[in-house]
Amino acid sequence: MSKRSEAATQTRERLLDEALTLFSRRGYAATGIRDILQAAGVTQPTLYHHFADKASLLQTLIERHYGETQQRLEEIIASEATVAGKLLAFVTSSFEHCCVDPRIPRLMFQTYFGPTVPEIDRELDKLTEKRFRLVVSIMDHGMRTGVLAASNAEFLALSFCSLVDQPLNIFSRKPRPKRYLTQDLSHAIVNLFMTGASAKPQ
Amino acid sequence: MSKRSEAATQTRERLLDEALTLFSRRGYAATGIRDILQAAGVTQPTLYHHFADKASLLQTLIERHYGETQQRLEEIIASEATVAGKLLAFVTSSFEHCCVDPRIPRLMFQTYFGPTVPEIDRELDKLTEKRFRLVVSIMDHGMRTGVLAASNAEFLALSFCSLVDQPLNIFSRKPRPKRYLTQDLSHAIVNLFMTGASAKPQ
DNA sequence: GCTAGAATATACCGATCGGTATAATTGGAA
DNA sequence: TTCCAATTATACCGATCGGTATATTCTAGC
Repeated sequence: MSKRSEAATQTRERLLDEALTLFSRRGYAATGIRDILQAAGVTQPTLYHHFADKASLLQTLIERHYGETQQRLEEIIASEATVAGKLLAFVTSSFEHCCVDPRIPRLMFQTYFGPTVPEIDRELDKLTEKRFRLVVSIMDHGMRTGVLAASNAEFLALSFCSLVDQPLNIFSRKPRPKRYLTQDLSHAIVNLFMTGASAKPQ
Repeated sequence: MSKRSEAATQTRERLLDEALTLFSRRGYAATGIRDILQAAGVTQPTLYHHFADKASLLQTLIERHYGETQQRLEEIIASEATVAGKLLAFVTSSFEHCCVDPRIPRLMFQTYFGPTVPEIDRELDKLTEKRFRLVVSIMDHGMRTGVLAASNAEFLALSFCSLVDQPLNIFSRKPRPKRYLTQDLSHAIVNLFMTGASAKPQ
């Protein structure tokens, strides 16, 4: 099974790639099947030869990219020893991922915050929750080891995710996210989260 | 000009109110004109007697509610003396506003992060920028008076807005935002922003 | 060489979209 | 009483939507 099905796979991937581009830019609902077909240079029966319907295009994209991101995130964080190191790795990895292909976080935010897409809502919630729990576990660990002041792990995780995701969401929509999502910003976010903004008494 | 135009105003307001409900729940693009008509108990020609088109419904809503919010925010913040007080007022006011009518922030986030609506994009950017500048000015003031450590005012403002807006965005979508957007949370956010999460050396 | 998968071309389906046209009705204001 | 804004009822417009039907072409793999 080569040559023949290799070309088929290419067609399938081209459809997914163009769908990712368009979904992330205009949103799922606002993107017509015919837009994707035209971009991929393919006819309608071909699309429905590879995918059951429009929603399964989105499903495939979400599962694939979210899965990849999550797995890499877990590995990188496990490899860091300190709490600050884990947090920095979380930000850096998220930022780098966005710089490599901004369409992916854009699709995630577009889908999560935009109009509901019933077919994938439950799955998206599950994946988001999983990522959130990862951060909660870091906070838990930090509080147990006395690195973080006693607080609520979920509140800390929500706050940290907010500090990371809001800039991600905003800058991934700009023309060149790399200009904003820098190493400096990563460090500044972790530093602000750990020590706060107020002037320290000396 | 009463009785007669009073009823007309009521019709107009009913249309706006139902549009706010539906736009905030499903998003602008996904809401059909006919959904609004049915909810308001009105026919199509009546809608077009009061509004030029679908987009001007959204325009009216955005301008009205964003204007109100912004003005109240500026007044409240000006009335607070300390930086921490201004920040707390900012959070508290934003949260309360959401508790009174979650549809409004939901519409804002839905419109800002969701699919582009060309007709109002520029206006929305302008209003968002204005709100952001308000926070930047607080940070500037804080750094000049030595309350905040030397840093970048725009970075601090972005971070603080992230800490406020992300929870607002998330919780305004839940059934009863009041349960999450509490006074406690307001204080916790300001406190975290000022002093950070790390354990203090004693 | 035949079969079967991949793709094409073309045409169509019913539904919904935002918006318009037209004519008739209502009732307060001048 | 006359006039006009507000509203209704009804029907329609062209466009687009997601999805299907059908018949045909091409070619790699057995």
